[in-house]
Amino acid sequence: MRFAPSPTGPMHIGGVRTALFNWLFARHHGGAFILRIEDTDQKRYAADAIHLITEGLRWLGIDWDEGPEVGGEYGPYIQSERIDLYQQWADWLVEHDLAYRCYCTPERLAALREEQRARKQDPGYDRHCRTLTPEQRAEYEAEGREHVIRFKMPVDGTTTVHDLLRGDITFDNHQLQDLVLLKSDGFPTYHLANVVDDHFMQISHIMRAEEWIPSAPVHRNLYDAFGWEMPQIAHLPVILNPSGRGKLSKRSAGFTEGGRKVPVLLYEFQEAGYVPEAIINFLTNVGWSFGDDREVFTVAETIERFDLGRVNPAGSSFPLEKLDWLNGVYLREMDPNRLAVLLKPVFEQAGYEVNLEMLRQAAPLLQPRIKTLSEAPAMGAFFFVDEFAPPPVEELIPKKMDAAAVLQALERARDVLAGLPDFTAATQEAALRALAEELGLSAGQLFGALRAATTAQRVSPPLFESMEVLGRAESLRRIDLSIGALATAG
RNA sequence: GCCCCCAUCGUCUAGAGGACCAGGACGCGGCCCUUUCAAGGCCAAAACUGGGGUUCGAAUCCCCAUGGGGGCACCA
Repeated sequence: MRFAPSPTGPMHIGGVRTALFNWLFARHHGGAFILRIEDTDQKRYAADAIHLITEGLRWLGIDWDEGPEVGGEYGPYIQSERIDLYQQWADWLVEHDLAYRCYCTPERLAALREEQRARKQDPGYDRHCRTLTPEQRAEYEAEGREHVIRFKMPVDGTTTVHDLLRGDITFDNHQLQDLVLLKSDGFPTYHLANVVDDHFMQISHIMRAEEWIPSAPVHRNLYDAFGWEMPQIAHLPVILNPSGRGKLSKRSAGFTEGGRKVPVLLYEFQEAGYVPEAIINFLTNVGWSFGDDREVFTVAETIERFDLGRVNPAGSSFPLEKLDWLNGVYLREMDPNRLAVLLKPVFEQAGYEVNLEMLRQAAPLLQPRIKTLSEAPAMGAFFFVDEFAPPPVEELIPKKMDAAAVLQALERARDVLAGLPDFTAATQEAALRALAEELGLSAGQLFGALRAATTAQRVSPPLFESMEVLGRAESLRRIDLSIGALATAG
């Protein structure tokens, strides 16, 4: 079995989902997963796009059996390297009177569309060149006019396409177009290239986005014209905007009502601090369901269970809050050492100099407190500031306390901590609880003041564990700095 | 405008005629735990778009309406 996703351009998350479903289907059935680059639009060609695609898929753990960088016996897998093949088969269709050369200029076509719109007619090519006489054709040729090759769609009857998710879909042929197969620059359109390639690459199944449904009957007729068997096909539902309407597109990148940026491109998910496992799990939960009331499952489990029967044909919007939750689940389950490695560049990018050893120790503290990697600096920056500055004095003073009381409490705490036999969280806690009682303070008051004094943050991981990671010397140094700030202000 | 697809809690979904006064998850609200924030535990609110059929029986099948989505390029 062979499968062909056809990504092109930068990796859109919808494209990722299509690739993922194809890959899962192939892996489940033990078939081959083929990556083919459909770069037949020279205007939109981006030099680094192929690399972005392969790197993106690799990052997610989606591997391919045939395609760029890995080869395969039906290559090349980049369409711009297969131009001769498309031209050859386009000519074959013309020779067999199944397609024709069209000499209409873009200007005429634009004018035609304009006129149709003005008259509220259905837009579409009027098949002007389909019925050219040999003389007219010869005349145009003599003029050296550029031409395209258009498919001769049957003008009456119906065409039925069998969709694996939706069953038979029937179209009236008279409202289908004579689509362009070969452009005037000699490049094929998607319609020609995908049919030719799927045939010669022996593709058995296609899963593509729903927006292809309207051209499916033309593809069906193209296969018939060539006399080739059409692969089984399933059209995947589109992904809609999280809050707004319409399908998710690059243009939907903006802000949700929560004021958050909506990630659309794969690298935006990476930058937002989502990990591959979470993205994969998330994507499989949109449009497909595991069953058994389970939301969290491994890729291996998904492969084992993946089937078209559980694909929901309805479009769905992007439940980003669920991705946040899922990402948090994966972060919490992750080996803390791996988390530390993932977090290192995040802290560095935020401008901190990271001591990996300390980060390893801090990772378990950060773990249950972040949903995305990018949230880590807000919670754990205090571990890595090289010039610690105490917070504004008002933040050092907990509720129902005044500066003098806080000053005294910090000084006492400092002495207690300095005299401890060891600096473990448990030892600290026992001693400081006793101190709080002695001073007539609640645990919240004393610990709150110490938290502010040592982290300069309003919220942080638990105080004692944090100080333990920080180390006694650094903790005492910070408390002293805060005492100094308090004394100066007072 | 025309064609096509789709339709269960706010959202993602389970449900393939009786097991459904509709199950799970996220989010939201409440409670517990608690040194802040999380995490965790418990509880709650929350849906079959409407109308016709078919059937002894419909969330499940059919039709219509409505709503949403997609398409109508020398882009994929």
